[in-house]
Formats: sequence, C-alpha cells, structure tokens
Amino acid sequence: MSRQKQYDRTELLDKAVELFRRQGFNGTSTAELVAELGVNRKSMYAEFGSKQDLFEATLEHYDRNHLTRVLAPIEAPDAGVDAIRRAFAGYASASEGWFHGRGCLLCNTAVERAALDPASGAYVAAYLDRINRAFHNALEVGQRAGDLDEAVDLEALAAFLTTALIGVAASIRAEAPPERLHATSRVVSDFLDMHRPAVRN
Amino acid sequence: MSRQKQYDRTELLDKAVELFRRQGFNGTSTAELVAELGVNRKSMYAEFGSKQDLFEATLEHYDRNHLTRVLAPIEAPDAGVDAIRRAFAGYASASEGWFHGRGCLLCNTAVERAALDPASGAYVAAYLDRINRAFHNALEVGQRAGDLDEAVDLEALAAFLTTALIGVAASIRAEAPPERLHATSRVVSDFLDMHRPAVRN
DNA sequence: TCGGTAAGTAACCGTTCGGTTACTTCACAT
DNA sequence: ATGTGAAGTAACCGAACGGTTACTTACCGA
Repeated sequence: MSRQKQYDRTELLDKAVELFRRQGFNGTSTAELVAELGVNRKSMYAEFGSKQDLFEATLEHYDRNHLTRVLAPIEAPDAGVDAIRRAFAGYASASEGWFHGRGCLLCNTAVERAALDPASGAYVAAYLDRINRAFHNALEVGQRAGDLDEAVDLEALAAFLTTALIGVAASIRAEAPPERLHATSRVVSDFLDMHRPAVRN
Repeated sequence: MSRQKQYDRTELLDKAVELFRRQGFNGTSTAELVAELGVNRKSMYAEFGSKQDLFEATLEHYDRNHLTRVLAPIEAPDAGVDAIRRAFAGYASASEGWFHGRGCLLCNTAVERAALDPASGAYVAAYLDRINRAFHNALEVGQRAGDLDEAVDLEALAAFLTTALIGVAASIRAEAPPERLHATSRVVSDFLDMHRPAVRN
C-alpha cells in the first residue's frame, strides 16, 4: 500500500474554521492556513485541492458540526417558544465567550462573500433557510402547545426572528457592547410573551 | 502656482464607496481602485496616502454623506415611532434597490474588518452608537407624544432595534429573499403598536 | 514669456500571493 | 527483505499585490 496520513481531516477543518472565522476568506493566506493547520503545504493541497475548495469544505464542516450543535435547541422537533427564548439568551451570552469578536462563519461569509462567490452564496442561502425553518417549526409547536396566539403570522414571525438572529451574530462579530445583545434577547423574549393567547381562567 | 487637479476628491470617494461596498477592503486591489476611480495611480496615492488611508477616508465620507441621508428620518429631532416604522419599511424596500447585494459599507466593514483593524473598529463602534442613539431619541419622542407606554425600557428597545437593523443590513448584503425583510419590517411595526398605551376613552 | 511648482504618466520595485515540481521518507503487501 | 506508491518536504513558479521613482505636462504668478 502506502504511507499513512499524519493528519486528521476533521481536525484540519476545525482549525480552518477558526482561522476563516477570525480573518475571512480574503484575509487569510494559504501560508497562514499551512501554519495554522500544522500540515505541509503539499498535503493541504492534496487533501483539499485549492484555497477555494478548502473554504467550501470548511463551510460544509461548519454547517454539519458547529452549527448543528448551536442550532440544536431550536431544531429539536419538540422545540417551542421557550427554546427560541433560550437560543437568543444563549447567543447573547456567547458574545462574551467563544463567539466573541469572531461571530459565526456562515454569517461572516454571508457579508464577505455570498454576493461575489456563487458557492458561498449557496451555503449562505441554505443556512438562512435552515434557521428560518427551525424558527418556523418552533413557533408552530409553540402555537399548538398554546403558548402562541392562533392569529399570529408564523411565516412573518419566523422571518423576523431569522433577521434578528443575523443581527445578533453580526453585532457579536462587530464587538458591539454585550449589554446591547442581552437587551435584544430580553426584548425578543418579551415580544414572544405578548403573543401569548389571552388567559382563559 | 501649479497645475490644477483633474479630479474631484468627493467624486473619487463616492466611487470608492461603491467599490468597497461591493467587494470589501481585502477583496479590492489598488489596481481596481485606480480603474474605478478613473484617476492615475500616483494621484490616488498623493491624495489619499495608502490603501488603508483611502479606506478610512471612504468610511468617513460614507458616514458623513450616505449614512446621514439614510438615517435622516430617524435622526430628525422630532422623529417618533412612525419614523422608526418608516425607516424599517424603507430599508426593506431598498433591498431590491440601491442596497441590493451590496448592503451598507459600515455594516459590511463591521463584519469584515472591525475586529482586525482598530481604525475600522472605531468607525463601526461610532456607527452603532449613532444608530442606537437615533432610535433612543425617536422612542423618547414617541413616548412623550403618547405613542409608547410609559413603562417600556427605552434603552433595551433601542438596543433591540439597532440589532434588528444590523440584521436587515446583513441580510440585504447576503441577498436574503426580500419578502423576509418586508415581513421583518411588518413585525417590527406591529411590535411597536403593541407597546401603545392603553386607550383611555 | 518664462520659471517654479504641483499634477499626471508609466515603468518599475520588492514582497506576497495561490499553486506546482522534483525529490525524499516510510508503512505495508508481497 | 524489499519493491511500491502515497505522504511529506522544500525549493520554486509566474502573477498580482501595495507602493515608489524618474520623468513629462501644464497651470499660474511674476
């Protein structure tokens, strides 16, 4: 056969996520990637093909792994209105943690590259749809559970929550004051409260 | 004396705004700038110093001119709750117009460069504060005018509106479906309605 | 009209970019 | 033990990068 690889593809992609998240596609050179991934230049090209291909693999990896974990609370089939509340509160807190100053790779890509690179655009569009669908599902569950008025326009509410979430992600990346994000989370929470059906007791 | 300039600084900055807005800082080469500005390379460097300096001058120009015009409705001293509604509706519509696929230079910079370049970071922070202050003012006026409940937390509401607006700008840049932005605008409008004081008749 | 000064031009600078080539190392099936 | 073929290494490629230099043009005060 042949010699065995001295690197693990998944670990490489994790490191690429970090670097692209911090510096973007255009702001990251292949030399930096080689250094950060801790792998030889040749091996990197053998594994991924080109910087563009590596970037797409990184987006894919981020979507499949990181995002799936981050969105889990609202993507759970039984997630309801409370899950939405918790999600916003969680992201606001993450602004001081692992999100700080780096934001979300897909949100960053949405702004930096979606309009210029069709491949990035496709990932971003899928990402936005995914969030929108998750919110829509959670709202629907919440409505059936009686936490949400029958009259509310779920479509519009989901779109609103999606846009607000992108705003949170972009604000984290921009290092907006954390208090502003906590306040946003509180207002969204109150807003959902206000759509509760009138109590029947 | 000497020969007179064959270009107008303001016109150059307008063109630089367009290019940076479309491609970002890292995605734009000096050669492209020279071509787009329609000026000689030497003149560009004589006028602006370096790519970084040109970028900062462009941010300054964008803030002073474009943004001032775009934010005017909510920055007017007498702007109230309706001005906020109109602003969101306006931006949602602009997603199909001059904003389409390009977004706001300062919002794009917030994501692409604020965390990496202190100068950009300072402009972005000032921009976010400016929006937040404008919303706060409009809310305060609205409250005094009786369009807003006395009990609402103006600080939190302004922070929320700021984050939502960033979300709209980022979504426009990401070419999100315009309907999603119109829906966001409608929900924000309804939301403000819900904070109207109870009618006393 | 003419000298001084700054704008305009174009060729050029060293560096870094993304990507490749020629060569060495080494795990594994035989 | 050994031949094979992929992994790993390092030097290298032309192109594009941001920025500069040496020179020409033309406006303006004298």
